[in-house]
Amino acid sequence: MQPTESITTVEGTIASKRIEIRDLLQGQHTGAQVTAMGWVRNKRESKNVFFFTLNDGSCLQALQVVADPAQTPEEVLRKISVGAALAVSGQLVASQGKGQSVELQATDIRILGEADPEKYPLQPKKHSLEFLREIAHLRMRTNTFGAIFRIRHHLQFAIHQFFNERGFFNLHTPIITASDAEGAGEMFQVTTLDLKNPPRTPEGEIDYKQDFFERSTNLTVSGQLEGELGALALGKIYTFGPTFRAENSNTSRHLAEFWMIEPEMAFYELEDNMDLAEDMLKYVIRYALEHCAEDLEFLAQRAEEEEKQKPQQERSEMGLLQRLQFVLEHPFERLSYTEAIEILRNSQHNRKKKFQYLIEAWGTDLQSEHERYLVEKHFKKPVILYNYPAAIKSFYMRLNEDGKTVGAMDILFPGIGEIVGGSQREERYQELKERAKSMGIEEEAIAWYLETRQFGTVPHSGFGLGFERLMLFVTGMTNIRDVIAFPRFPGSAEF
RNA sequence: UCCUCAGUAGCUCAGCUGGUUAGAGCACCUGACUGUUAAUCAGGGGGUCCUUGGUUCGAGCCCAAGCUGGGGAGCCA
Repeated sequence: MQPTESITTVEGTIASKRIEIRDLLQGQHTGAQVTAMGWVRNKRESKNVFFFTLNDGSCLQALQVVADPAQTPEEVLRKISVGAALAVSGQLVASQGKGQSVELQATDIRILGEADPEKYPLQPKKHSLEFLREIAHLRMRTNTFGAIFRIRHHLQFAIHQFFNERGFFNLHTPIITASDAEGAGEMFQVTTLDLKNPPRTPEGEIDYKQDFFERSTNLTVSGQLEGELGALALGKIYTFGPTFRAENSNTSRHLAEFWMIEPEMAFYELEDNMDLAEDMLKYVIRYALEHCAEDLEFLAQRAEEEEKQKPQQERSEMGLLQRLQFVLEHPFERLSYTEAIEILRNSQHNRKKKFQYLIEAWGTDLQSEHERYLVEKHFKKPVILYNYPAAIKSFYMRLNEDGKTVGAMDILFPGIGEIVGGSQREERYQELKERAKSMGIEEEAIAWYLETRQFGTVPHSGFGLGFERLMLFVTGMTNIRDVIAFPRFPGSAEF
């Protein structure tokens, strides 16, 4: 070890400019006097030499710091514990040890923020995801969640880039909405009324005329209807915003607050819609593979170790990176609802009565187990199902010539289920009005929506992509609460 | 909301058929040792056995209700 020049204590100044650890590890700073700042991930101490690793979130890897205990004040040494925030200055040198290319030889260590080792909950060991979920304010400091949230950033950036490259305009649709006509689920109410003593109408109902918007309002469950208005003016738009569902859903695939991407395109028919969705998914997955290689590699290894714990039967055939690559290389299987029903009805699985819900008649909705069978057992790749029975789909989907089906399409992914739901929209005024009426939707409530069909209506299409479900597939995580920083679900809105 | 499994140290778990003072690994503290890297070795501290009620001479273990969490289903993205 080189002789240290000077050790400055907590009160001292930083010797050189701070450089992010991602850049320090690239190599061009080797030999230079530098300062790194970050949080201690691990430490190993002995009489003559003190090692610790520092991570600043800029990348997965941590920087190894070497310090001379004899040259470092006792008070500083004691405070270098896992979780503490430090500023370390010194010379960046080629590492003498194995396991890292460069290391920082500390001449100046400043404690920015202590972390009491008796109380700091993150240890340099594997924690269960369940435990980390309870400390969501700290879990981003782990390798796993650091990787997840760096990937999340790149993935959302890729989505904007995809649409931008194709001439789409990003439209901000409202988060507070009075529209309750979509039937997309229970809604969260937005009000400034005094809940203890709300104003009443003579009939005894709550008088929303006195509320902030002078009507009843909710958080949006979808930006689609407004998105369509944009598409019928700008041609191609997409939204990418928060979406709220007050459903009492307690599953690993649902959130009360999630992020959804909703493109809407004028002059697009159902097949154009499917092409776009498939292109988009492949584009962003390719982008992640190219821009998040280190983090994906880490998550892949992590998943592989998890797999080893499982019985052989339950292990997946492909690793994470293989799965992503596989999706890029193969066209999605496209088939109609009717064809899917035939495949399911004639399957060994159905004949041997292994489905909990046996496939009998045309017209019923597919259960999770059926979608799983098609995607994971029969085709073993992403599947696009289209032309569903009108009775089980929303009012705005375009009625086909057969009068029985609508131009809907769902994209099903292995392990996740429905990742995209979309349709060609009903652009014919009379048909749309009748469909709405038959589904019990009041004309007044969607008058503005109906009006677009009276003035220059055109064929158009769109879909919704659940961003967190895409995250599940790309990161290989299995619980949706682990791919959003601060998940909201029934009974939980902490952090 | 329904079905199902679980809750024991800061974390991950063991705890036999109900029987004396509830254990291990990691983490933490003390010491030793070493260019270490999930460091190693020795010692030490640390418990509302989820909560409440019940059965029993006796409950971490059995029963009931509740709370929290996991997995599955429904709703969907």
